[in-house]
Amino acid sequence: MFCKTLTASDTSTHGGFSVPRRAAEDCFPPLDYNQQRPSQELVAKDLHGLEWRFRHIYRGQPRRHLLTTGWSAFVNKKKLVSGDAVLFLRGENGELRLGIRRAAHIKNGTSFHSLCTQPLNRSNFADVVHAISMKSVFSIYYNPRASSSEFIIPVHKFWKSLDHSFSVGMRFKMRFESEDAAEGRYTGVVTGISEMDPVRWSGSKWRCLLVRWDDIDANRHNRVSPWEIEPSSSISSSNSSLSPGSKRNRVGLPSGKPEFMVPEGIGASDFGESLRFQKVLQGQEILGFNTHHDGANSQIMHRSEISRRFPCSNGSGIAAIRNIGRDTLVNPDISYKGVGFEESFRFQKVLQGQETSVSPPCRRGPTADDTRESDSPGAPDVGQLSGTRSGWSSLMQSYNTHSHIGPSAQVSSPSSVLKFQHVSNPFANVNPIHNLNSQEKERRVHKSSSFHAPETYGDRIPSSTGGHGSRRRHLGSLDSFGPSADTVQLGDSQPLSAQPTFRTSQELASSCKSSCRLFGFSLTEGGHDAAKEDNMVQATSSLGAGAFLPRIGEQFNTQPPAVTNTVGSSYTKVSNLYAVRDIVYDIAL
Amino acid sequence: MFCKTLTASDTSTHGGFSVPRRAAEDCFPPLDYNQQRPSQELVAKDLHGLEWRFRHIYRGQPRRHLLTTGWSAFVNKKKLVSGDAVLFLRGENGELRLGIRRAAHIKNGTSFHSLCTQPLNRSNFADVVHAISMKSVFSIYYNPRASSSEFIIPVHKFWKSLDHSFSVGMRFKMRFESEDAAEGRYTGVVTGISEMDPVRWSGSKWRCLLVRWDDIDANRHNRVSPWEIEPSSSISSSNSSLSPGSKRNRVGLPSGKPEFMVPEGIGASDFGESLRFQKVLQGQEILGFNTHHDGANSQIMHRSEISRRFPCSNGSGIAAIRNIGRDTLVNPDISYKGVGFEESFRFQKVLQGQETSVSPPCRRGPTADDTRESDSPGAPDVGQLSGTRSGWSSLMQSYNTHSHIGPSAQVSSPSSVLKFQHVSNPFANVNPIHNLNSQEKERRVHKSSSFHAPETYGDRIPSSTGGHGSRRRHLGSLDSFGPSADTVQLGDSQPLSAQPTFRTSQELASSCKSSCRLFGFSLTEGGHDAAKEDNMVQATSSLGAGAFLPRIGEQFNTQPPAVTNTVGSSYTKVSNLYAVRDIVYDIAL
DNA sequence: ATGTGGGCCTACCGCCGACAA
DNA sequence: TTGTCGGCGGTAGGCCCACAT
Repeated sequence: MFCKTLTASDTSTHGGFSVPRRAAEDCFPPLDYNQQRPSQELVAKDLHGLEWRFRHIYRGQPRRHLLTTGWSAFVNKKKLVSGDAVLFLRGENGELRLGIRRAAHIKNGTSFHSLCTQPLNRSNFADVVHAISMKSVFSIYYNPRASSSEFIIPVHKFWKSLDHSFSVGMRFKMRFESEDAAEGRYTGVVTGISEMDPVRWSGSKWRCLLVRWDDIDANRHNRVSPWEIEPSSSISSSNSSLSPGSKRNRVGLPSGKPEFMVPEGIGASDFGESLRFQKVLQGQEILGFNTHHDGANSQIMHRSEISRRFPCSNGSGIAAIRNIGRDTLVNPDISYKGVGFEESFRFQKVLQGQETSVSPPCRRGPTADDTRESDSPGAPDVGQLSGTRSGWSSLMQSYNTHSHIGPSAQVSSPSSVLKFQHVSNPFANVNPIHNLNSQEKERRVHKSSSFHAPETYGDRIPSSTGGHGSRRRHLGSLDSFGPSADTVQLGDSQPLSAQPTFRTSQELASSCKSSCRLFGFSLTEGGHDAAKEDNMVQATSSLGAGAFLPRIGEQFNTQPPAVTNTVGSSYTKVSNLYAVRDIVYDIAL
Repeated sequence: MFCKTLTASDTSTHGGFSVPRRAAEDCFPPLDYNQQRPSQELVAKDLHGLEWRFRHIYRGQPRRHLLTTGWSAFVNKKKLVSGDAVLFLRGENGELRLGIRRAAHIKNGTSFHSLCTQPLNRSNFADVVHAISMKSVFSIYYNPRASSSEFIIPVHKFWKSLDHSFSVGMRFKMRFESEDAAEGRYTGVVTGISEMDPVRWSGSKWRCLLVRWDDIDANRHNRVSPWEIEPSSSISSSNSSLSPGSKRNRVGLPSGKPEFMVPEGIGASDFGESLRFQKVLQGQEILGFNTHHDGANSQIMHRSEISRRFPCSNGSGIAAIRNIGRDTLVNPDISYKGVGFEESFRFQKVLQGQETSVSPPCRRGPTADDTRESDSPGAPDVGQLSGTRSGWSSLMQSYNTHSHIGPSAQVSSPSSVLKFQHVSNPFANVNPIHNLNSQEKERRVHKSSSFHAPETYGDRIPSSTGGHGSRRRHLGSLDSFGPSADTVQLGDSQPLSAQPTFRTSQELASSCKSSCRLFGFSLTEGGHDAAKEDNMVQATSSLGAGAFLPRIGEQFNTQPPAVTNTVGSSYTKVSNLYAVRDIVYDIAL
């Protein structure tokens, strides 16, 4: 496989795609170099099973590999821009797969986010309030690539932040991963405690740390959250270790090239190593359900990466909220066909959270009552927590001095859209969102269409199937998922007709462990892709009522249907057919 | 104003838009006919406040009015096809407005519907079940233009159908409105009672009438619902009044030109009469909140029209369902700025339910408790109903012989998306959906991504503010709306940042009565459009964070930004800017 | 009066090698 | 090795009229 960040030429309408030589030789079928201009047609399937066809030609002086015909359509349909990346992967049987990874665009403020995602609107907010008051379950869908929230982070980072406290004058460091894969850090001093954004959310009781960076030219945001930093060993003395003119590039907002997101050191030749490959994927859950046995240590780091580099990206990442009453569980006999699910499951995990896709529902084994029963053992622990860890939790005291705060956003979704779940705890159900007075609530809701949602932390209570790690307040496992089978992502991705899932969580877990796959190709064993293909086709063809099959690159056909020349009623019919196809594409792209 | 159904030439990429002469003279600013080819630039705002610019030229031999430059962009952006219609309206101040009305496309099966609208999926379904079991409020958003449901009909038709019963062998007639505005009718004989669709919903307990049509060549569906037909005076004798080879055109599915939806008799010249104009609007609530004083008689007829002509269009029209617990009501102090709301309100009402738009939330005056209190007087009436009117209610007996069926889908939304509301009745809360066994529920949910939803009838209980008509079970009024302020349409239309509403329902009602407006222009009095404009701009500009203003027809500028020629980081930025604009368009169009 | 089609110009898409970094 | 550019041909968009209904 190979991955290439697209150049301006690649995405320009002027030309095609310049394939790195090594990549073409490794990944594409060999060409007959005896010919004057050897060429072939490549067919690659994307994440959604759609076929993309490209003309692969070896020409020019000096010779180089190019993708010409078909490439432009791909760029347009995927809305790729310079800085995005494409990824090609060849399986053992020669089948090609491809995916895209979009660059982390600097969003134009939060309003942009609210356009990309289903915003957390007033109705959703009411749902959450209702769910909490009713002690019922609700879900938050979060796409870390479409938008980033300051306050949705790997829970282990949050727990870790409780281990130390900050006070004014304290020195701190902020780790980050630089482009040469070495660890770098910024340092600074805490100057105070402040509101997160006095302008946009004036009067908010959410507090952040005001800091001054040692690195003067770093125009980073001067507000950080405690989990973003850690105390430095040296004490106080503001400009002691000041390092003016850091040799590192600034990584703030003005950076045009998203190289921090695409580590330079990882080129095409490095891709064979899966461990390195994982680091390329941005904001995507890599380990997913494998956190089953070691939840705490395997939590993803994506939020920390993003938040360090975009400290002022406060846009809410909440995609949608569905309020599901706990007694709303439908008959547990319901079962989807799970054929080949692990295929697409794996496939989705490889790609980042940028491409919207069907959120595969996961049925849980136990009923919701199990979760409720488990509240009892979990509650004292959580309650004790906020008492003993006196560190930065004082930042929250303005919410409610009697609060037992037990937030733990769980990140463990098989989909590209991460799923958070919250199970209210009747014994420790004092949630920050609870303690906002009504006036505060209104201001938050009406202030902006996008929603600043520090309140969306959920009390995550461990289930009764303990023994996952040393800590009791572990990070959730399969069998404590809650009734996620009832939750379907709203917003961009329309649920397709077939939504495969597993009959039991055990089945899911075992299948995840049994194979390690990438793009549907096994990385550890021989592939058996037939099942997956069937599933894909089934799901897609049902959309068009069998009128067409998903197929791209019409220009390879002898002649596309002449829409313009058809007349009368047939004209409309042709248009409708195209419309249906475009709808399928729009959903899939 | 004028309205024109688009021809193939109008929507072809080859040319522009041919403006009817009378329309151009009446609606567009006058041209200087002394010139060789007089032309001018027209600027028209659409429903969402977006400006569209067209070059209006008077040329050709013979001379005719044309819209050239800018028209193609409009067609593409709006995805207009032949058969759709555009509507231009000029205000007193010369400001132009325009809207579109899409033809009623024959959808390619139900899966198409589920793509267009937010389908009634399993999660939504669970919400409804939950809401009913909790006796709480839920809302159903229904777009009669995007899809049609067999079972969402004007309630007066349902009531009327209870007046007579059908039995096998009975003759019936089905009225319809033919293209020459005369009333026509089909006749037939009842042959039995059947499931609605044994294939797609096998085992469903919902029953329809099996019929045989006298008109042999009419390939209509042989299943009708009781409210679609009425008993004929003549009795039995199957082929007695058979009329072979009806001179009327068949109005079944094969009809390519949707002339039945656009009555031929209504041309541009007829548009001045508002009464006629109303008939042009398809499936749109015309009278809306004015049904306050005469609900029964002013209910819209749209469903009957559609269902008669598309008897086999069983696609669910449910756009989305939001489950709002009745105790979820947020602080009643919340109030949006209602400035100019009646403007857009009226504007939306004029256009049909095709263009998605923000669903303006309507706050109700009384609290939810008022509705609950009114259950008591309403319930006996409803209960008595199903007992005394023994007609076709026997069709429902398979649901629950002890049911008190009191359905009354209320159609009274200010938005283009009709809103149905259901308030469960503790005294008569036996709802069809209630009595499906769980197996049935699952089958329905899994059968198709689109949802056959006869169960979505709501028990509509009259409020305590009686005196609306002679019948106690009237059709709902403003003050029995329920907490609709909490419900925002999901699906296509993203809620914009500003969602104006009225502080009290009385305020809404009075403002609706005080002015009769079309496209924001007053039809009865002098316009005061300033407030509306401000509101529009506010809502839209917040999307782009002030980076741009909604503006179309860039080709009128001296030179559009050369995206292709820009390089480096600026390239990406330009692309992003365009992307933002396109997003705004995509939402608005 | 106006829908449709041909003529024709132009813009841009997209394939090519040249050239340079 | 590969990113960008000029060249250039093909196609489609779009403005014009003629002609037909």
